[in-house]
Amino acid sequence: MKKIAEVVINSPAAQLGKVFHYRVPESLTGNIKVGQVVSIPFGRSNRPVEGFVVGFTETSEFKELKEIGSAPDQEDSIKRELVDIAFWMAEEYMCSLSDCLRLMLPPAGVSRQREKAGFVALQKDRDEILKLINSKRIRGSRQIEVLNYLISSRQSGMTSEIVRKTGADYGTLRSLRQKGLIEIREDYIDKSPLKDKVIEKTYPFHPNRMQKEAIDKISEYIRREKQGEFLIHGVTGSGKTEVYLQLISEVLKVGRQAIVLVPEISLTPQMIQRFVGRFGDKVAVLHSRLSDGERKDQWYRIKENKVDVVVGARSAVFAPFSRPGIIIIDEEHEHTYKSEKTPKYHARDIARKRCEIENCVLVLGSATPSVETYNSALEGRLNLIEMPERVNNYVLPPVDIVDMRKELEDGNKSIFSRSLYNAISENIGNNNQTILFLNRRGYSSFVLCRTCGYVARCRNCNISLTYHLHGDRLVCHYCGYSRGNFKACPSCGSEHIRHFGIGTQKLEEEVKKHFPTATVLRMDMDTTSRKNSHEEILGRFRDENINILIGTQMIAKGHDFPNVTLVGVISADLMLNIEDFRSGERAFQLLTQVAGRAGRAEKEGRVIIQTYEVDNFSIQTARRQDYGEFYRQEIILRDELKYPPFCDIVSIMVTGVDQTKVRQTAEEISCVIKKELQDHGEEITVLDAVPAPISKIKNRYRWRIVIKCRISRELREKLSRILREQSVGAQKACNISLDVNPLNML
DNA sequence: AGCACGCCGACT
DNA sequence: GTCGGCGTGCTC
Repeated sequence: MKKIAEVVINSPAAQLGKVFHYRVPESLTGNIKVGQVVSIPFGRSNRPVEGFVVGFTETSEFKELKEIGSAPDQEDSIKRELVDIAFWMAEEYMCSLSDCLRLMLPPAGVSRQREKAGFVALQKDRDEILKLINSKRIRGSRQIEVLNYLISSRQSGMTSEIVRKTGADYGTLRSLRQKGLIEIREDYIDKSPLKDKVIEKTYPFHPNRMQKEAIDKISEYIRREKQGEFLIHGVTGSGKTEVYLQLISEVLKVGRQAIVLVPEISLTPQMIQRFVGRFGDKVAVLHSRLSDGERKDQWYRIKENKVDVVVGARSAVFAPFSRPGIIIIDEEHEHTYKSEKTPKYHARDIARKRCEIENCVLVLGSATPSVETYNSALEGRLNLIEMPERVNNYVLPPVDIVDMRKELEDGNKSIFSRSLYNAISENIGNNNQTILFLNRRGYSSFVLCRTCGYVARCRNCNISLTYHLHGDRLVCHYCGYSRGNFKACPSCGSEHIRHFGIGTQKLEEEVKKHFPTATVLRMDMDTTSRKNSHEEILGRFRDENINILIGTQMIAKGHDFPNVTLVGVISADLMLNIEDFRSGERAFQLLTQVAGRAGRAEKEGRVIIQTYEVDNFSIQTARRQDYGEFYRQEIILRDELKYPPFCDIVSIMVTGVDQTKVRQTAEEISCVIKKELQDHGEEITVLDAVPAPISKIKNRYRWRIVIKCRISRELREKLSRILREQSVGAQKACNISLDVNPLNML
């Protein structure tokens, strides 16, 4: 019998991120398994800390082993497969096991929301209870208090009142439930976006040929409980969601569960409704607006198999289902699937690994798959299913590209080209709706003194300030710093101040100036900061038949507006000129998505894209909605420049308040890596440490080392070791973080 | 992270 | 002489 447990301490501290050995006490043998949360005495003072059991061993090089204190709650354990994933993640992303394991548990330190809404009822009659208490079979004083309270109060009560009046906590109630003395009914208070909405039950549609083929092909794997990976490349409106729904039904038939990942912004009532309409209260929704308590509730609902389907954002990939049968990732190409915090995991990678470990089916869906995923599919590493037709044969709207250089040559200095201007006028006249897309919020992008060249910059970040009409202020979009606007240059006193670049606020002003009779709404981060305001704006746009909706990329997704017949992209150039090798891909995806907003119903739509780079292939291929051609051109570039999928990129970011220390640390890391990797077999390029494109954010300087390589286990081990050693040296002065294949190069 | 140990200055 | 400053290093 293995008497020694390998324990990882639940702490973000880097120095504690290793395995500790503890003896398993007699009292707990057989009760402790991998994934169990335990309390262990730690340090000289033996203060109790929380840890995770990650394995067992019979021998240890440590002589004086301490004993595990207690295993407080079986319910909080992490299932073995997820522990395995944590191990894999720690290696893959070169981070601590503790950080990975924490992702598998609900937020710590909060009580379950439903305690407040729960209802407790005695399960035994009064005499039996009194007998148990008198015979000292029940000894906990809190437990006795609760039982007495229940006896005196009609045998039942709300958990909240019991907790208040007896000082018991949920743990007390749980032990009583375990002894079969009480029942806890969870009358859950639903704060979901669907609250108070009557959800109509929906039934499977008869799939069209494309849908049927996809369903049949994937169902084969589901029925035979065979592992498989699929990419559904389906144009907008090809009916992917119905395919997902029918696949989930198949999964439920074999007694397994389903995880559906969607980008946070797509977790709209309409989206959720489609799942709840089909699967009723067997669906749990995990969205970012949940409080920690609500999140915890949902976690237990999943863990206790009270639901079969989870629809959620990135972290839902860790949903503690006992037997997931399918993981679906909709809009597979979206950047929100990559975590911004350490561990900087990509939900797609986790899903892939989880499907491998738990033997289930992975389905990725997108109209514009990421270059990496499409490449995998073409090379046969996952099954490609093409769905090139729209369900109801709506034609894709024609897309016109307007050359803004030509407009200027012809004397049009307005932000609207002549053709966009005319199209908007016409649309207003016909009482049809227009969406204008501009991927920059605020009023202007920077403020410049034309006499001395002074540009207003943030004092905390190395970034120019954006003018906002609201409050007449200059605002930093990275840290929120703002200062009053100025009429005279703070540097030279000149009054020749000019605002360059346009943002959505300026666009709104221009629209109102040129189309004074039109009704206008604006949607961007500044108008949607309030809870639900996102939905409110879209609802008003639809219901009040507002003429024009102005917005940033958040308007690009998902919504069907049957009356929208014109989409205008004010400036495609903003997307193209970002210092990132993925900017072309991102531009193609956004333009394709935005274009998909026009002509979603019987009415014919039209899209106008304004740009100074008419010949850019991202724009040209987006115009034809030609993913294949976009991919063919992009993949050549990636190959030539050795970017993913032809190599991996490891970015090491050093940040800190002291510019010199940041620089020195970064340079030293770069130097050590170069030295240690020079005799490493495969081709590796270690670039010199340089300031990141945004070289300072929130007063922290940012230096970066980029490594281009084919990442291997051996390389990971070397890098983790170097990083660990350097982190100890740099300690408080700098923070060092590592990102494998970052999506954001800023 | 926490906590003890340790090696130096200002106090009853 | 001692109280306490926080630098350093360890925790199975």
